[in-house]
Amino acid sequence: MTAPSPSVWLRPERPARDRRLSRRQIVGCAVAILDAERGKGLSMRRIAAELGVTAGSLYWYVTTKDELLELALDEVLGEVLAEAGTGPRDGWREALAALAAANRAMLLRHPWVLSDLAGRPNLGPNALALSEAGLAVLAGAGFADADLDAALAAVNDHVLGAVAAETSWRAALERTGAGTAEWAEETAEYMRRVARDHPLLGRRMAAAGDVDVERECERRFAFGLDCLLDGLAARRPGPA
Amino acid sequence: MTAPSPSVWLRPERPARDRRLSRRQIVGCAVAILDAERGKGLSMRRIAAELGVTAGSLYWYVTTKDELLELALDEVLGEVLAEAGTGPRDGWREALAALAAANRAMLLRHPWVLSDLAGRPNLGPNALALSEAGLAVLAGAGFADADLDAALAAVNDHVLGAVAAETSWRAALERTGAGTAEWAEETAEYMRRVARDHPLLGRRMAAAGDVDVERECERRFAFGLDCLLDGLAARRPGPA
DNA sequence: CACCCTCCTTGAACAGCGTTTAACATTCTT
DNA sequence: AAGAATGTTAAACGCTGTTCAAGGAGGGTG
Repeated sequence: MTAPSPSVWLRPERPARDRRLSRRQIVGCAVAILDAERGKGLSMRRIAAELGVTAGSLYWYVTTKDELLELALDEVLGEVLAEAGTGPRDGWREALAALAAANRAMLLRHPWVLSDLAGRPNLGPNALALSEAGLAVLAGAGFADADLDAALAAVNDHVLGAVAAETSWRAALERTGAGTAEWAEETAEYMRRVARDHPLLGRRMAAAGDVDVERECERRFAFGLDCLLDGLAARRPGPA
Repeated sequence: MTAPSPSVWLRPERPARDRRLSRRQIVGCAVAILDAERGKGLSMRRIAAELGVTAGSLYWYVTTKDELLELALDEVLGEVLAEAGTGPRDGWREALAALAAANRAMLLRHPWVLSDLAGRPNLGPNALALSEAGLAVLAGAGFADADLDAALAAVNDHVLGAVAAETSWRAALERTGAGTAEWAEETAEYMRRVARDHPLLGRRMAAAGDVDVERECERRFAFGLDCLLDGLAARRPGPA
């Protein structure tokens, strides 16, 4: 009679017998709900209902909702490597950029991961494989051993932050889009005040109507990534 | 009889009369609780109890808990500019680095902001002032107008991502630290399997005991920031 | 065959959550 | 003094994560 391990990854699913459910099924359902409702509205009862089962039944497969979220997080992290492909690339820059792009695409598909990633351990197998792949690229490029983590972290950070900014922008857009006519006037005045006190922001807001959010976000993402990769390239021990 | 505005920032606090509470007081209490409990455990009833009042009473000052979180977010964002100082710096690099450092310090003081920042509009006065300050630094440095947002976003993204990685690391450390002896063996075996399948990660884990998390996180933060600033500098229209 | 034992599900319950509402007191306005 | 507006309360609604006694269903052993 051993106590259950504090981490999901140490406690594999027991051999089945007569069950109607499985971890994979539950996690898949959770991911689907999180995707559909944009992170809100996930409840054990909801998952159970979707699977034709009672809420308490889920606790046979998963000890806690937090643990289920941990599983869901690693599940979608698995999509990144699958999309980026593990085959060799032309160079370390392209390989790193491909990883970053796949990571960004995954985050945009599953925006709830952003709030989930902060403060959660994130030690699942897919997360580890992803780190290993990034480290391998950098190590193969000849970077100093002490810089490997920092360099990979910098790229990942940029991806994370860029997507966070993008979802935040989109959320703001949706909110301003769904207002009554009466409220539009209040907004306009607030904007005018902002533009008066913050000239640079004001100039941007004035031109904001014309930009395609998707293209602009992609541009910013590429811009930051290029800056970062340039900086990294300058720190790479040259073959000279 | 006008409907309440959909955004907090358009609905200033009404003139007081005989109230026991204030928005400032409520927001301050919320921030204190969030800081103390690391983001979990904030409830309207808890705030109310802390202020010697009933939960329903808070809804006189704030229409929803989400709105309260929005106020709390902008409140702590205000700390960044206060810490960075608005005075002129030696150069754009130093000024930008100072902003980034102040931002990072704030996020480490209030880690709950990370999960809060994703998917929330974030259009409060302090957020706007912070953006304006960053844009002003870059504009003053002579960057192309179209690159201003992207450059500022890249720096902010790095700060956000770096702190997210740091808190995630710390959370993982705390979890592994708080296990029974029996579970330590399971962990060790999991680690061994990981090290076998992921050589680069394995090397790192082997040396992980010696590193000072705080110093290492600072190093990585500075490393990524330097890379980024180098890349930005290369893109700055030179005075030549 | 019958038995037990383990696996898995149920249904009810608990405490807590965000939010609403009718009632009530207090204070300002007329 | 009358009435309107401002704050507060207590109770309630429907929701949440989680626990637990109870029971049904299959496998292994007699």
